[in-house]
Amino acid sequence: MAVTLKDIARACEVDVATASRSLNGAYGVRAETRQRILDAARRLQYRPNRIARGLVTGRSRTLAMVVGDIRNPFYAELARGVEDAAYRAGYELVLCNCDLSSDRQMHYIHSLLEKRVDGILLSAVARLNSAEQLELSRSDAPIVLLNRPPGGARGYSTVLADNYRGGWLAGETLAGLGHRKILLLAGPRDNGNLAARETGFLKALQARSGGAAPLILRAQHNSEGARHALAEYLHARAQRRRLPAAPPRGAFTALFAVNDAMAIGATRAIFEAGLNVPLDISVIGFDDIEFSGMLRPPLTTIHQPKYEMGRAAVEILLRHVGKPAGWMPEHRTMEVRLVMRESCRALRA
Amino acid sequence: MAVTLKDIARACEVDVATASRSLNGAYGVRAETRQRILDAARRLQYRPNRIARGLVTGRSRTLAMVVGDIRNPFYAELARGVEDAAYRAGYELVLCNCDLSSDRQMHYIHSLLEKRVDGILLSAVARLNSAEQLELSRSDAPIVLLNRPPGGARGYSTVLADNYRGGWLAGETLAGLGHRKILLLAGPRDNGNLAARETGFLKALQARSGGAAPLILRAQHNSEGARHALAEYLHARAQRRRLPAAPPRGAFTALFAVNDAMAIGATRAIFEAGLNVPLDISVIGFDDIEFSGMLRPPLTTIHQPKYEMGRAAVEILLRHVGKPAGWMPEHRTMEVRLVMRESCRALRA
DNA sequence: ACAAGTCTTGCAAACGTTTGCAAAGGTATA
DNA sequence: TATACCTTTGCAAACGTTTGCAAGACTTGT
Repeated sequence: MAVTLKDIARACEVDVATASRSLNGAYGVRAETRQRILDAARRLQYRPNRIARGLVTGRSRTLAMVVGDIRNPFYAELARGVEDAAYRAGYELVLCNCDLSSDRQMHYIHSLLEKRVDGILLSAVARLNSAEQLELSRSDAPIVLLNRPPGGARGYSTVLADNYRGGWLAGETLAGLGHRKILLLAGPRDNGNLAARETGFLKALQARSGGAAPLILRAQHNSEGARHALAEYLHARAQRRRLPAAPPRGAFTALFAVNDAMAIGATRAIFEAGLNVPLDISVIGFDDIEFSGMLRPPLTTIHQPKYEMGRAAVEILLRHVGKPAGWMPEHRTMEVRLVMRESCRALRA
Repeated sequence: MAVTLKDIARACEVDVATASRSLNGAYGVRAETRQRILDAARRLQYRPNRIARGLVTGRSRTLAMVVGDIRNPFYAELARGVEDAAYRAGYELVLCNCDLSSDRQMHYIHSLLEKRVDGILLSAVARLNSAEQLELSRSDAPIVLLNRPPGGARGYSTVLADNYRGGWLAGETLAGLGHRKILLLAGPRDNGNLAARETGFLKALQARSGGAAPLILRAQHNSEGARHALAEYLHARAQRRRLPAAPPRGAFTALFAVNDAMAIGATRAIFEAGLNVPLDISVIGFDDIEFSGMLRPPLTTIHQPKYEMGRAAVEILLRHVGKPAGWMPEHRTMEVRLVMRESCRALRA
């Protein structure tokens, strides 16, 4: 059995109230008494029961983050930012993987509310239906959407990278290097972030005089999906031209993948087709996950400040904690920047 | 204010006890009454307060995992295994990053004990001093060491990959391919797992007749550390031979890095020195993190069943939950296997 | 119709804290 | 010496559940 306040009160021949006061605020208890109690607490290895405390205070000093898949390095980095910020503020973090399943996401949210966490960071991908949204909105824990476009659920605070600008940057870069025949390796249409990158990219190409509309290839937003889709595309093209052996050089000279995982898969497909990056095809990605720099060739990409995004989300969340539901949603969009590495080359005009 | 049991009891004109019983076990309450209560609960959006429940039951249905750095894909995969297993058993997971800091690790462990989590999975790297060990040992939450050699702390259950065997396998593989001049890219000496891989590897080379002792190079156990150390080594060697321009071909034909991150860093160093993998140097790693297969060339490595290790740890942990401290520590070592990809080639004799 | 049993329900204690309130005790001021 | 004030301490309620116990209602068997 664990040692409780009562035990140490008995040992010191005081009331539990005095013991409690000594261990928390120092106010209103004689220094000598207080010291006696502190000593006893240490001696008996007293460990306050946070559950009991939480019951009376109504606070758990715990934040929760619901995430699609922690194996995704992007989320892992985000989670680190969140964790560090929470830790520094004296909060703990509960991490939940909902595995892209909407059921599981809702299950977790329920649990978290039952546990009375002080706030929730939502960065999973599954969309909420309207019943779920209603349910969320009347929960009293503040919620911040992290890396989720606000489209689905109004009324929440959001932290988001400037996906549109990033896509635009990618387009500018490729066009600036002289590329005209470009492939856009896009993700599923219903992913808001990816879609924003896409439109930014297209806008940039349009803005360039003479920028022809790019080819668009849609794939799952992971390495394997991108690799598969691009391989198939290259293969089909080779066949159409009755060049089964020779690689289909020249159809496009550059490629923008809407995230790094896809860029990596695409790079593989390109090499497997006997082509070279960046000699035959320049590749640019999005995210700047840690591995991008370790690839051969190192991947040129759009950097998202993942860690800082996590931090910012916690700041906003903490500002809402304890406030009555009269919050004003805050929206923060974080700047992105180009990281030029070696997977893109300039085309001589 | 949240709606409580009392509210729904009042609404149905029953006692809170009946309400509680209806919502939990169905036993001992008339079906009609029960239904009335269930309806009211739904209507009022009742959400049981787990804190209160935890206080009386003494269980939180929460497991905790303390991890060095979740950005490390190895830990992320481990965490997924843990999470899934916990979820399936009806538990939640609290993930804590201690960032390789011993202080922070201890801080988290304290918090977790105060929160009365039902069990703790420890897979952080920081060593515990004896005071900390004592403290842990008298806590009443069961603890399982995950991917930590039992050396430091006896008395705990452990789940571990067969590091020795994996090292041995790597040695066998390289020797079997005809390599004789081999470099061992080792990690810090005080890391038990890495050390076991090292000795396994050396034993395998010794066992081979004519297996010369390998060169040993020690580095930090991450990409950058390995890259730096190897680059320096290759450079120094080139200078010694007064071949500043020409790469130092032939000093060794194969290399074993004790984890994949290091193997990746090493591969980079090799290419940067103008050499080729696997033509000039064969590379073999350890872990089989997801990215290994996406590298160019895809990395030959020793596979650890990370996900399953997480699962196994939870199984053991759950078996101890609720048991009086009369546990018998269980030790589970998981099998590793060789994943042959393209970073190793056979030497023609 | 009565005893014995079963089913349903309520009462109240317990879990380990925090905290408002009031009762002491002490000290300074008049 | 009496008054007022401040400091230190204890009492007890509260947080929202679960659960042992007992009382009442109902059923069954004789």
